Amino acid sequence: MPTLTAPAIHLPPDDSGRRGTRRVTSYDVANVAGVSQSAVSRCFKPGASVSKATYQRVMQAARELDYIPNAAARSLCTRRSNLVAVILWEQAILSHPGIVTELTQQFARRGMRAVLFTLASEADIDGTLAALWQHQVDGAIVAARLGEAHIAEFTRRALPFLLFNRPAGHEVNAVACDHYAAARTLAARLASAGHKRFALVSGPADSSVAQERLRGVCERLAELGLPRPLVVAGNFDYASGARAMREIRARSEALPDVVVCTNDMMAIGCIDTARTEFGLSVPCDLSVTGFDGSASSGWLSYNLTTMRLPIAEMALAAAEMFAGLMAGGAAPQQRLFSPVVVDGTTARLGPAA
Amino acid sequence: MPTLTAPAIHLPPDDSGRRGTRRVTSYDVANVAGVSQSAVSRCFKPGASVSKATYQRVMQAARELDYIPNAAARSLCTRRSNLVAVILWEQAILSHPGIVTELTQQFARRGMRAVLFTLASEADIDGTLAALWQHQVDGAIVAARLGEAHIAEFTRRALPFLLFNRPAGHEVNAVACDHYAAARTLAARLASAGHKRFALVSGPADSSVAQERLRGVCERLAELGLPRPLVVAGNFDYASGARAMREIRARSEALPDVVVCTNDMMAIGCIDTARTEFGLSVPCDLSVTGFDGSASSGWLSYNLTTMRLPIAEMALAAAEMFAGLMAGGAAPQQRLFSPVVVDGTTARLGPAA
DNA sequence: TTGTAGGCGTTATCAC
DNA sequence: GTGATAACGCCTACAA
Repeated sequence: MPTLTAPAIHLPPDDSGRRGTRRVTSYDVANVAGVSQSAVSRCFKPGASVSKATYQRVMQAARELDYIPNAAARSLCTRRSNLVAVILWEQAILSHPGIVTELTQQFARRGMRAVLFTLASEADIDGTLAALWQHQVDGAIVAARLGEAHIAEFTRRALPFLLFNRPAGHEVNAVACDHYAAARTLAARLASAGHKRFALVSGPADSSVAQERLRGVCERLAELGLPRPLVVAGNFDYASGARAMREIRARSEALPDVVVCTNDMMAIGCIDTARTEFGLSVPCDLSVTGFDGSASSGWLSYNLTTMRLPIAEMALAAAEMFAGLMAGGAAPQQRLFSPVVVDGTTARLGPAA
Repeated sequence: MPTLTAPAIHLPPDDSGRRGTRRVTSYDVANVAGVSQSAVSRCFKPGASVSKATYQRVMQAARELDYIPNAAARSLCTRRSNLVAVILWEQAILSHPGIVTELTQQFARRGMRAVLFTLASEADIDGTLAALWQHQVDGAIVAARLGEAHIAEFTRRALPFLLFNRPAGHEVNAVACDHYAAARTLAARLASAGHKRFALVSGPADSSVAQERLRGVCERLAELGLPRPLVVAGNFDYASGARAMREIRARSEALPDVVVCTNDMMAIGCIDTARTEFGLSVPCDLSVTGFDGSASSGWLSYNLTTMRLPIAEMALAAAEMFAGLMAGGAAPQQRLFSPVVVDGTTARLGPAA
């Protein structure tokens, strides 16, 4: 049995001359503990077979030397890094900061870390993915538009991924929200409350979420035989909501009954402008609705009538689904959530028609 | 000169039998290109010396095989992962989502990626740091309270780090904001506009930022000989601002002249409650001020008088400073920014006194 | 400029 | 249960 004073045959006695001080490796621990390097390795692997005595000697030595396993080296052998790429559109972070906090915390709970990629626009994906492949992430959560080619590349690399809050075909994992159905519901309930002339504020052209919301409202209105809505352009931020309100007022001789915005931020911009610049009362003179259920939509000044996305639940579902993907690939599944009607005070809602 | 049909001596001809398909390595590329592995390696290193012919052959082969260098392996040799840990308090993300987007994009521009750690409370740091040491991050940006022991551990591990928007001693790198001075300025300008009786809404007990802001206001008021302000507790969110307003009204027979909140979110909660529940006019019946310059503070409904943090500039500075730390350790430096007075309409400001 | 050989720190395999 | 030994995929002298 090796003694505690056995020479450190594997290692130079001190600094190896590289930049910085030499790191403490499992060999160092092995030498101090008087065991083999593989014994040390096993002690740091959850379900390994080590005798109690060995385990304690190793852990004692590890503590003395302040040894911490090197994740890069481990990743090289195991092909697992415990890193998950999270790809988010910048706008998504700004309107739902909770996505970031919920996802990272859910992952942390499972021993995983999030590497964050933010896109200035949904189109920037290509460069981001290139960076992704190098870092050995175990998978990705993508809240951005992913083309067929991108999806194919993920599967070709056998890299698990799931789409978050984005429409998906049946072949991919996804945690999503049925924006289209929600938009139809909203349109119907607004109509049944007596709103007839609709104005719509669209979102950024490359946002599929905005498009679905828009399409849902338009189609439902058409089915109900209501006049074609006035559609003005927005890009999801406050200022564009304010601009949209001005444009709506300028372009229509009579105000519409309701302005349906494809997100909350724009709805708030609309309301502020209607109230402040035009002296209108919401909802007496004009109804306004949003989409998202962001924190500010609930503030007393607005109490917005909107469709709330269950972000926390979705983040939890995403983390769970991802853990499942890691454990063993089941068939692609989709978990679909429904936005929740928030019956605020900026628009009257009738029963679903 | 080796021919293109040279046998792949380093590699088994096909799948090695491990789980998943074998990855494409630089040896594969070398074989196809008919060069040595090190030649391939050099081609992927920015400033290496490779002949044009070799470079093109290698790149052609890499493209055919769809080869991408393995960051984990590279990290093992170079001791650089191009990963930066970003440690943020959850509250910071919710009130300044821009921190996340700006930091990640600035890093991306420099070829680095952010590994995000979010803390539910500033005290959770210990567990987070333990996770940090394993992943071979090149350094960390910390927007959370860091004790002396933590700082010592960073330096002991020779891991570059910088504090973001947190007070720091002279021995550590930091990008910070002078909340104390800003708070003094705000107090002085409110006083010189005639406000005499102050109420203050504090922040979470473990937030150093909130404490500095509170201290700055209190001390300046004392210096100006004004009566001691009424301090009520808040925790930085909207609801606590609303509660604070109710408490202020309940605890004072006459309303104060101004309610100084230690952040914008609470100021907005105050204003909404004052207007909606108590029918007060801000600023006619009551002035309210915030701190942060968050997006919503500029909305028409509020147009908050506040002190804006130059988050984007600070993020840029942080990324730059971090790049500097990577390049070569200069002496610890601090870059101090000053919050900018936003002369909104929720409180009158006089000249600095 | 190019190739050879050794190392980075760990896990996995297989005898013992 | 334990210890040699071979990967893992790349970088970096060093020699040619």
